[in-house]
Amino acid sequence: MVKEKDTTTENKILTAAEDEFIEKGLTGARMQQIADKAGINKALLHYYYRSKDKLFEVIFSTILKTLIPKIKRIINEDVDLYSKIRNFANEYITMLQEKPHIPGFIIHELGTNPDRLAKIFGKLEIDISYIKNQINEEIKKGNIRNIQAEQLIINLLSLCIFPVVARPLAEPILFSSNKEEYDKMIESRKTEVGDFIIDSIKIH
Amino acid sequence: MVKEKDTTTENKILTAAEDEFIEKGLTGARMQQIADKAGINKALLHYYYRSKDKLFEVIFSTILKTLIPKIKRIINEDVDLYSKIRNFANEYITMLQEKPHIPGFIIHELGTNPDRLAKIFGKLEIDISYIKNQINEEIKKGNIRNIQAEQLIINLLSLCIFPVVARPLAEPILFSSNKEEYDKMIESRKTEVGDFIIDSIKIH
DNA sequence: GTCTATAAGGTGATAGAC
DNA sequence: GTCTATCACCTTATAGAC
Repeated sequence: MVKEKDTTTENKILTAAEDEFIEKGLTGARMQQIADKAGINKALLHYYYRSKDKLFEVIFSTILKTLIPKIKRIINEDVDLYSKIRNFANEYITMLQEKPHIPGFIIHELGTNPDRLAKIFGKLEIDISYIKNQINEEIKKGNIRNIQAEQLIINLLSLCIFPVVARPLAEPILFSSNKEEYDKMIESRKTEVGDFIIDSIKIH
Repeated sequence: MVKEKDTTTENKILTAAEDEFIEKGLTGARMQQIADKAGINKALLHYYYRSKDKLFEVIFSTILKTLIPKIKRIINEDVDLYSKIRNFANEYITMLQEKPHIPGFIIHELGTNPDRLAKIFGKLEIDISYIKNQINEEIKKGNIRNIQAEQLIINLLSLCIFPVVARPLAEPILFSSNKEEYDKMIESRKTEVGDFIIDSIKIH
């Protein structure tokens, strides 16, 4: 039994649509362009997915449904807090290197249409209570300084995601548009972010 | 001599256009909607600005040209590094509370059309060498640990901007969509971010 | 400067043959 | 399932009166 390759029409459509939507956003994307990228024509697109909105919903929720579990796996891993922070930074930045436009895409589409999240949020079952407890335990034990768990979590996310999302603006400012320098910075952040956070919260 | 109020037609257009573009992005914005918000009609819009693209360029560059100087003022202020970091976090987050959608807007439009930056980048004269020197001085003096200046700067920007930009996704995850809790978190970050960074870099 | 009316072109969506 | 041809609508843009 051979798995269906990426050459089936449906998969070609999905790949092309993800490309186009991530690149241009919902309103900027063009059905004609998706059809071209998939090597088919518009009519066939509507045969598989009745409307642009339908197709977008499929792409958008698929992206979230593959992204969120990866995050959940890392933050719920059964390791000590420091390792968890280091692992998250390392693994998440690696993910972002492969698909750097995903966070910006999600944020933009959620910003222009917040209802979209509600539709699929229930199914995502995001629960940060485990890592929150872990943080509060370490504070109680006196291993790290007092800090609101949510603040620490958003700090971790910020330091991982923002430099990738804001690259179009940050690269020219920080490195005079030197692409290689910026890539090197992102690469070294896989360990830098963990160091930075732990230096900040550990009791010296 | 009385200054022209915001009620002049041109200003009403600019205000309405900024609103619409920031809310929907270039491709999502509608000239009809801008005309409605300004209390005029489409034809008059084209009388003042020949095309949607022209109007957008005006709005986009105006936003950058008012934003960048504010940032430059803070980072080039003649105060010690710790104060500068604390001031930046405090003042910049305050700015973001008033206009939270600006960074997301810039990032998205720059992402879908990177050339846009080149058009106006020369005029912005962004120069981070002063704060970079300041950072490297403090390292040399042994006041803060060794860290690449660009890493420290992007960390500061990340911690200020990301929680505001990513709010549509972060608020439901961190606070079960409790708006007030999220507002409180942002508010307390005006001092938390400075503390967090300085705790991380100072030699203990 | 400001309006109404309309043009011109693009875009999502459908009909119908194969 | 896949195509060609075409529709219906929406959006930007212009013409021309006031």
